[in-house]
Amino acid sequence: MSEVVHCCQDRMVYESRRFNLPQAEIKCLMLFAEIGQQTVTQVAQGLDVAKSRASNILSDMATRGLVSFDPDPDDGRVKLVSLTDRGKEYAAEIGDFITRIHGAVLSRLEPPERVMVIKSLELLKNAMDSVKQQLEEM
Amino acid sequence: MSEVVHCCQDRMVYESRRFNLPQAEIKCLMLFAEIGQQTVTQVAQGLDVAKSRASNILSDMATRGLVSFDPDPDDGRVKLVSLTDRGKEYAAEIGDFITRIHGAVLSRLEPPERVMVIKSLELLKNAMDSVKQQLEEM
DNA sequence: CAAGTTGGTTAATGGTATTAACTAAGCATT
DNA sequence: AATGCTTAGTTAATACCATTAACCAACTTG
Repeated sequence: MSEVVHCCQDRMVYESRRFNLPQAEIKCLMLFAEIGQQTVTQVAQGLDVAKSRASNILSDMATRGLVSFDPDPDDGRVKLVSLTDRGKEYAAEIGDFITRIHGAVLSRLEPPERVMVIKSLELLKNAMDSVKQQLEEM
Repeated sequence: MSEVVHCCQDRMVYESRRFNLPQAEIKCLMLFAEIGQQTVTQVAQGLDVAKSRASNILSDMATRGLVSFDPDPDDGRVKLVSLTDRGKEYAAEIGDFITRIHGAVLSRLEPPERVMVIKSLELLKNAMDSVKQQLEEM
């Protein structure tokens, strides 16, 4: 179990080296691929980090030319963040890479095993969530 | 999938808060519970970190009174590290906690599901290892 | 004994992440 | 319109995780 987790973390490290970007920025690119234009606060929620952390990540990404900031016409406080063309390219490349990896893993399983594995992960996730909730109540 | 991984990381964070110890020291305590007296280099290998990192973790743990260093009578360079009584207590407590959590997760699955989940994790691990190896060769 | 190897420490660096303090903008309410 | 609260975002301080490089001391081997 813990080995499976460790392996997923390794994949992040590998990605990070391969694309020469910090892991946090990679996650952030994937978030944009899913959600598109967002505010800083939304990014913080999406990445599940403090607003200040999101702010730092995004400003680093802006330095790299991956995202750009636009003022919200309806609210002078908020900054709308979106991927630049360069950011979109990166996001597409990384998304591709992840898809390929997932495909490679699944292709190493017989079709009936695939179904079983996916179902198991679902079950496991629910069980873990349930335990987690119980823990939080104590 | 990534949610399962995230949940396991959350467990580490939770443990860390609960026992008021950095995650690295918790992992280290669990390593000692498994292996007993070790050298600094062995700890580094066991935790899969650089020797320097292990050295730092262990000296922090020594400050907390969790481990003690003894010279190796056969080799003046090596330091044999072992848990103090305090360290053993902590290790036992944490080990208990982990066992309880795992038990709680498994108890939320029907017995046949349990077998399936465990088998799936095994399959998944092998598939991931295989992909990883292929990746490293490129 | 000189040369190379191994065990361990220290320092420099960089990534991850949080909390606290702060600014500026928006929204109420009097 | 002035006061006061809330929200969006930034900055600074702090802490943890981890690596590489440089180094010393001790062992091994030719």
